[in-house]
Amino acid sequence: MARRSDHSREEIAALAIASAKKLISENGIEEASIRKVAGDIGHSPVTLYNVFEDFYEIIIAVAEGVLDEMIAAASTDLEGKQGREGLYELADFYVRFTQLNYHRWRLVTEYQLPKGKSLPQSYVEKMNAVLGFIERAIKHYFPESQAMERRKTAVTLWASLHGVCSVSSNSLARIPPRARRELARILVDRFVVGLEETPTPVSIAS
Amino acid sequence: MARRSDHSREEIAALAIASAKKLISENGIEEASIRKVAGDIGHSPVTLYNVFEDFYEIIIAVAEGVLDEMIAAASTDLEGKQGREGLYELADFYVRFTQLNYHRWRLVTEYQLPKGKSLPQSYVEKMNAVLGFIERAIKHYFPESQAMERRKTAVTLWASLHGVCSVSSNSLARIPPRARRELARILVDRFVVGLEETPTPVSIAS
DNA sequence: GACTTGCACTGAACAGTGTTTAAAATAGAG
DNA sequence: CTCTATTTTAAACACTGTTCAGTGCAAGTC
Repeated sequence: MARRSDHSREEIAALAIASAKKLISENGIEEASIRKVAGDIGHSPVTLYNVFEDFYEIIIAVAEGVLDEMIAAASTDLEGKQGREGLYELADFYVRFTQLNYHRWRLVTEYQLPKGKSLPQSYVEKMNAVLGFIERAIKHYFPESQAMERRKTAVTLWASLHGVCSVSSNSLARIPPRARRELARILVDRFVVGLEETPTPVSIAS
Repeated sequence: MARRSDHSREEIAALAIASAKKLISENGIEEASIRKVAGDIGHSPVTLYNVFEDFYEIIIAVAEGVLDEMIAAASTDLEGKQGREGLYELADFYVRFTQLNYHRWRLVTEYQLPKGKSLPQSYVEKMNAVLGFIERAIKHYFPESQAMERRKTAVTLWASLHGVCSVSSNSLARIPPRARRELARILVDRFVVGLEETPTPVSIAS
């Protein structure tokens, strides 16, 4: 039985997040539970409720962790990459990273926010940082005056990449995982030509 | 208490699937359970285990239902639509349909297949029928000899559309639902120009 | 040093989940 | 009317996230 001052609040939080990260990375969110996390770090579940509001807060922390890792990896891998070649590299990077961190990345794209809850500001900022990499990669296709259009195009490209990567092995809409890289390249093929041919978008009024 | 011959096997199956459809449509898969379905149709959960292998089989049936409905709706709405205009209509159709049937469509794209289980053949065929609509819409961009490339492009476009539509309200990667239509059009903007400019893809060797 | 206060921590309980087991009820056959 | 085979069920099992009441420890005060 863990004693009162064996670990501080912060230590317990760090231990719990590390344990949740391990559990989720290895077997997916479905196999993780607050009871398993508690058992793993040698405390009772209730101790975690003294440190976290609920299990969802632990999951958010794990999701933030994988965003941090993506931002760090992208910073070194995609530094200054732009245009056609930059977009191919970006696509490869995204496919590689989401495949390597499959279970945790699913938190980011598929985990459902419990109703009544909202994402912490820090999380939203990290999400925007990820989008920033795509925005920079397509930057030179857009004049500065078209920042909004550029932003929307970055979001579209990101969502499309996500679609290509997420429709994979286990969902009811099966595409073999090995096809992801090829489909991502096809996406960039079409997208990049589209961008090069019409640097100023033809945006259709709806 | 339901009597033995109140309902045949088939009737119970139909009742259960209808109830699950209602529960999921209204509140999402998270709020549906085999116990609620059983209570809803006036039987015990175990009765459902006499008719279905497990709860997953009921969910698959609901997912097949929404695929059926999409195929029926697409057959009337997208009949003969091709090329640029056809793709805009297809995108609008997809956005509209997945928004209207949000909770059930999430089954198709996000529900995780339990390990050891595989999708029934009928399901795979319906999934292919959906892809068929996209393939036909891009048909005239590809010569008959490039059927494989056309197929892959259709899958890519579908996955991208899915990405744009799925990254929405409740997931940890938030895009406001009202943006979906606009992003889908941006996607088609780029994609269509890409297709028109290079009818024979530039496929990059990897 | 003893006493009180307050917090950390706990096992147990609550309301759920999918699923299995064993027993009861029923329908049809002989 | 009895026997058998099947349908149906309540109860149990092993889980889930969360809440509650109670224990034990550490620090603050006298």
